[in-house]
Amino acid sequence: MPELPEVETVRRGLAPVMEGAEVTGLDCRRPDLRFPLPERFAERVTGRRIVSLARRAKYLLADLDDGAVLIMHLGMSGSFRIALPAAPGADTTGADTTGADTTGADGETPGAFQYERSKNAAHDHVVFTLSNGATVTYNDPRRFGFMVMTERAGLADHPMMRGIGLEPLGNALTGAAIAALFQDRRTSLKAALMDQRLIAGLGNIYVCEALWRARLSPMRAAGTIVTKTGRPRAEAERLADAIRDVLGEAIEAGGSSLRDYVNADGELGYFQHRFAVYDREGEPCLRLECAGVIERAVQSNRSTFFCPVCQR
DNA sequence: ATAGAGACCTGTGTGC
DNA sequence: TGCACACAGGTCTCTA
Repeated sequence: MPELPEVETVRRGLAPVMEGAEVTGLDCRRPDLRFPLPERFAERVTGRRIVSLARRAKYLLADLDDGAVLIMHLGMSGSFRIALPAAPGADTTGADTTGADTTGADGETPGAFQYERSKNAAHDHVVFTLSNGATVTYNDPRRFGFMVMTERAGLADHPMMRGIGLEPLGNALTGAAIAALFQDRRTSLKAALMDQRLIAGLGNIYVCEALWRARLSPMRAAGTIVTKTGRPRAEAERLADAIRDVLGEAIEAGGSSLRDYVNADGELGYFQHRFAVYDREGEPCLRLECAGVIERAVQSNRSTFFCPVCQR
């Protein structure tokens, strides 16, 4: 499920609750995620204070106060849910054993969609109990996600961090940067943008959306948006702008909720209502004065959605 | 070195 | 209603 905007949304939801808190308990209910949970995971984390919660590509990185780092990935279907401690005076009617429901103790998101349906607690694999009374539960039906531990000192050289490409938010992603990465590549733009070693954090949805915004065909060879001398063509500049724009807008919208994605506060993202091409096969292209109809193709075993008329 | 297919696992939607 | 099948936000591994 989660691409960069969803992971960043999760991070922003978790950070206020987790940063500065001590882990007072760790319940590993199901250790066989994509990779087995670390040896002695509970002992290594319990009693530690979470110094910061950061993101790199689609990874969440929790810095602990003993120099360890918890690397977490949501895979396709992972999510975190926060359960805040019951407010004084509030009655605790419901079952609180699952910790799956976020009580809207913060009445400060009135416009947000509250996600009432509780997740299947059978897929609650890891539960953090924090010194501030909050509970943070990791739920992942498909178990493609994982949690592993390493040391802060060697983090950059960790196999999961080494080789990760450019962060697409901020100023680093320019037409020139894309030109340098894509020069001479004969693979498709779709595959190049999906390659986490080049640009980090894009996934199937936002690659499709960015290519539509840049009016570039997903099938076009990546190297063709670069001049022979390695300068960015106008297409490379358009692509850089499109990526930054679509990711920024998606983060602003709280990510995209397909199926069961919710942020850590149990709220749905709403960027899915702004998809121009993703999952819109057979529907009209949204570009004014384009008469195209969105098509679906398969590239590298993944669905690609695009407008064959205005994306060249 | 690089690109595509398959694998991992569960849930959901569709069509017969 | 039941069943089979396709497909899903990721990425690692194997094969050409």
